[in-house]
Amino acid sequence: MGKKYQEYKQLDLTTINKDIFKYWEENNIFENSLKLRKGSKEFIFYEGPPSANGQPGIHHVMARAIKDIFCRYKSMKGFYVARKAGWDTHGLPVELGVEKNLGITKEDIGKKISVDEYNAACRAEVMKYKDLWDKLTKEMGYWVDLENPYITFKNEYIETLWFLIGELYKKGLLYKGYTIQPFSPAAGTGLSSHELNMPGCYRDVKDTTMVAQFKIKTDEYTNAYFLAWTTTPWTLPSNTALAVGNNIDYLWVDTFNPYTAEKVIVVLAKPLMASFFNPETPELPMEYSHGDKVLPYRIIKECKGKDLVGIEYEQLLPWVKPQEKAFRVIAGDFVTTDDGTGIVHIAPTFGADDDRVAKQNGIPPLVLIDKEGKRQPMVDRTGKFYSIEDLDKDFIKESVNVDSYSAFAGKFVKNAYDKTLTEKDISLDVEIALYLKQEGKAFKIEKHTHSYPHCWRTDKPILYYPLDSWFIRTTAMQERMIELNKTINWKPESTGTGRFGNWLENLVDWNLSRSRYWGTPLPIWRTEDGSEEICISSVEMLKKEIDKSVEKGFMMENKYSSSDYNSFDLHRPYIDDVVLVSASGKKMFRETDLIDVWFDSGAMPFAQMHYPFSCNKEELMKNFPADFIAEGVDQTRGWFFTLHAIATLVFDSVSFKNVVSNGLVLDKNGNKMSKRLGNGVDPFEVIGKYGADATRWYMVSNSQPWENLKFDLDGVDEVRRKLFGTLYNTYSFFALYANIDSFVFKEDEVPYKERAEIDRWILSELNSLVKMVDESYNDYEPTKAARAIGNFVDEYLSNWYVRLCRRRFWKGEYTQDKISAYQTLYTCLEVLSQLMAPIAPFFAEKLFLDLNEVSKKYKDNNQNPIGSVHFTEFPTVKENLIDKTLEERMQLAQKICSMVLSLRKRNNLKVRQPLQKIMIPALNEEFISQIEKVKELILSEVNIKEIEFLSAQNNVLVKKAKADFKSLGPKYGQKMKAIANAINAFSQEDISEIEREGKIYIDINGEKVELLISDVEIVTQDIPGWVVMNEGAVTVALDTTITDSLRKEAIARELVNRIQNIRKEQDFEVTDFIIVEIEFNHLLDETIEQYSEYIKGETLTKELSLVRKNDIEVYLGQQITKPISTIDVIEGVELAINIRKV
RNA sequence: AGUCUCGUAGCUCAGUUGGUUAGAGCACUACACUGAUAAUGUAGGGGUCGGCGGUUCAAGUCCGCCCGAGACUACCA
Repeated sequence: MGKKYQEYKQLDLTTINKDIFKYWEENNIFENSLKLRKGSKEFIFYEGPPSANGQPGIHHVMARAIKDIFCRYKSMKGFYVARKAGWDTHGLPVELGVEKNLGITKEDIGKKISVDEYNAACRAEVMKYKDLWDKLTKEMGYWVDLENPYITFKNEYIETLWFLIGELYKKGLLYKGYTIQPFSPAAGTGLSSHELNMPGCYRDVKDTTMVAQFKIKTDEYTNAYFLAWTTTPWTLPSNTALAVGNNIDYLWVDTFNPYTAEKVIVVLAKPLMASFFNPETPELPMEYSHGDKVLPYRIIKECKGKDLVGIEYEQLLPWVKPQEKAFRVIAGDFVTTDDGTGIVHIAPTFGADDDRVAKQNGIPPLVLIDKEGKRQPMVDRTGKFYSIEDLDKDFIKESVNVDSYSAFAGKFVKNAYDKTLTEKDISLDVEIALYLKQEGKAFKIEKHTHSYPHCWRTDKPILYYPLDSWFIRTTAMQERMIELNKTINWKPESTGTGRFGNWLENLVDWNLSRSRYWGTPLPIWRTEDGSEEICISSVEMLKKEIDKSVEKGFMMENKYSSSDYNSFDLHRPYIDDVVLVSASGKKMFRETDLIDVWFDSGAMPFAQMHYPFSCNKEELMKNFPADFIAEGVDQTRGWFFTLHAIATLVFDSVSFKNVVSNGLVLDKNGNKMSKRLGNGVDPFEVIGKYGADATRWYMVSNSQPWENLKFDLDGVDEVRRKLFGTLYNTYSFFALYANIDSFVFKEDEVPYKERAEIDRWILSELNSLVKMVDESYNDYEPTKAARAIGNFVDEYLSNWYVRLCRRRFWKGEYTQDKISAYQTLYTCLEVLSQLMAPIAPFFAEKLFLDLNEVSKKYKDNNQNPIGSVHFTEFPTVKENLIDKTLEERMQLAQKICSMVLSLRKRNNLKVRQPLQKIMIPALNEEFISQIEKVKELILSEVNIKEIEFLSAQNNVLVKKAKADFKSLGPKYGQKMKAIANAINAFSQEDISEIEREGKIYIDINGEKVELLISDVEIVTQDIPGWVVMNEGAVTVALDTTITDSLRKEAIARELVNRIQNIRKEQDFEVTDFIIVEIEFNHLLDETIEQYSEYIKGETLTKELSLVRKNDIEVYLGQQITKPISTIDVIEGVELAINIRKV
């Protein structure tokens, strides 16, 4: 006696999850799955490193499920899929976490806490939740190598980054420049956009704003001005350009300066006229004196913005002379007519847009030269205009108008920065406004409330300020990046062409610098004057340079001399102690910046291998570029970009060939999950309750990965019931009978042609499914695969195949038909376990092992049953088993059954009541032959004796004609509606005519129109005298006559049913034989006589007898007070019955 | 503010190159079925396909504008 299929009391996904997990661990299934494929073609996958200083959430299950699915799939397709885990360990959140834990600020480092301690704290902080992450990874069934992860803070990792920086440096793609960044003068530090997005940073403030007059250099008018609005008048002295919108209309207006009453011509955007001039008073006399309420005006000219571009104007506040080419009108795409004047004041040193547009148009920024000879904006780092004494003497002589500037020099641009001032004191903005008012260059001054960012530390307003930064010249390779991007397969495509593509089109240079502490240090050392510099690209190089420095006496010792990477630390502040010696013998200090953490993760293809120090280019290329990566869509401009940029710049290659960007996981109401709202879902709880398989399946099947998922626990439960519950039931059914019949798949496969129609059908559907699922996985469409599998299990396998085949399994001898049924069902289950293995790895494993342990169909090299479904080859479609006509006729059978059941229901005829026949109008010969092949299935399913086909010529049928719009539309266009109405109104004679002749002529508004049979669709609507139903083109009529014989048969079936119920109630085994005694009743007489054998056969009854009630009450010779059971097979009559095992 | 995605039944989602009765599952109601039974079947209610306009004989589907949700980028005179 061989092994039996395992049978279960009920489905318990959590236990399966745990058992299989244990089985995988104990038998090293993951490692072995890798070993098995070692040497095969590689499928390269990159793991995007998460940061372990936060707890994992349910959305991580989503992202990791996607990754796991395709890695498992490719592994089953025969690829070797290495999966190295990784940890992102640098960055601001880590620093903030440490500071919060230790209750310190950056200033305390080296004072309250030693540098070593701080450094150690960062290392600990960043791995705070590593255990939790590992736990989730394992419990959710994500197969990834957690033993040898790459970790971005390791010296080896940093060394590769230095190498890459070195490569960029050599290619001239690295430079130092400045950008306009948020800067807090009060805190003396730049702020990241992350810090600016902290809650409460943007606050409404009331500032003095003004519209200034910029005098136009033109021979045409002597007193014409551009009007430009600013909310920060302190930036006006730094103005070097004005921006207009190319397609905006501008007006030249003759009017007066409201403060000086001087006659002027002003230029402003047409749509904004009404904010300055009353449109109802265009004809006021041109007279004005200061204080008059209404400003008279005359429009003298109109032009487009592009006509203004290039016009020069005089410097508004000629305190400092800029370089050439300043003070021109330029075009700016950001100019609107929402507010202001439609002409934008440009101060390139204090606005990001300003800086960008100025650079594009060759407009110089307004800069000062300080005492140290450095170029500076007009405002210093404490937030005040440079004092005269802080400036370079030569520069003052050449470029500064000391007389007019000195009244303002040294003043703070915001009162908040000046300890001696309060908000009530006059601000610099007001002073400048008043000054310009006197000069006749202010057109309008008013208070204005707007939202302005504040520093989260000091609560004081920030400035946009030019700060030194190191940049990667990504714009130099922009074209190449765009070109390479077009070769990447994005899922969804729109993310690649849209979000990512646009990002590349509008690429700016990558600002690498971060003024932080915990991160990869920028490996560039410079002399103080910046004239000499060196870029260190390896630890080896660092060592050598330090040796030189020690020799020179700049450093005492070389702490980086050992070859043991654990003996030193490339992080700050240790690395800052390194002073190098320049070619000319000067001291060089490290540029204090750190590298953007995104560079860390974008460099992982190389750094995870410690390229080129621990592997050569050939080895690298075996793992580059990736075939597949997946991450949240929020990484488009994060990881996806940095991977792409570094690969393009350094290796002129894509970094990944296929990328799936998944959407967000929201709560069930569509809100973003957040700690604040407390609507987060704990992944451990979900997996604990429903198991990883249901969770994963739900996530993948519910919506496409790239759409946002509204996570609803009820949905997970539905998946458990509907998919896993149904599949479990199907397996249980199989196991129950296969064990009884000892089916272990030892027989040869029953030849396809000898199998029952329904077996061939389910095999056809199964192979169609294999094809579909394989294509979907291959196309990175897991949702399509999951839905197709779910549909197959529920609709085809469980609710049709098994339902219709039940008796083949429990009835009769172990014949070829029975074996065929077992083999067919077994194959379906086995293939399903393989198809679903990527998505539901635990359940699939369980199902597969339960089957294979018994049948041993899959064996390893030692002839033992193979250890895992994940070791098997993904099923390949057997095209020759796919029979589309068969699939179609089975669909037809299902449709007809459904219609008959509906008719029965409507006429209150139970299925147990056999009926004589159904009639179906035949559409054509093929229709008949299709139904003939599935006739038996239909008849037994709906308990009918025969099918009669009615010929189309049968004139009993009432028919209905409908227009075929698709065929008529293109032919008749506008006449469509009239024709459709005419066809609807066809009489039975009209329909006969077109059926007979193949065409008919109709009259539409006096015009003769020829209709072909192919232009109309004819269906049977009714068959008078019968109960009829039609759906689409199929019509079914039911004969509802119940003859005496049919009634008897019905009673027999009722009896069988009751006996079966009692068997079950009494917990008899399905194989037990019984003896049945039923109380005598003359209504049953004939039925029993006629159907005795049938009843006995169905219920495994040895003896069936009608006896007197008294006799029934004697059981095994003992008098009992009441019969074992009573039944009511005939309406209103209750009979005693006694059933006992033989 | 810009870019992208999404908006179809109470909920989650399908919906082919535009073709005329817009589908499925869940939930709800009623009735059946019962050797798979914590399953299943049948029937029923439930829709201005986010809104407005356009193209077309014909629009859930194509185009424009708007509204709403979300993400990213940026933060402006």
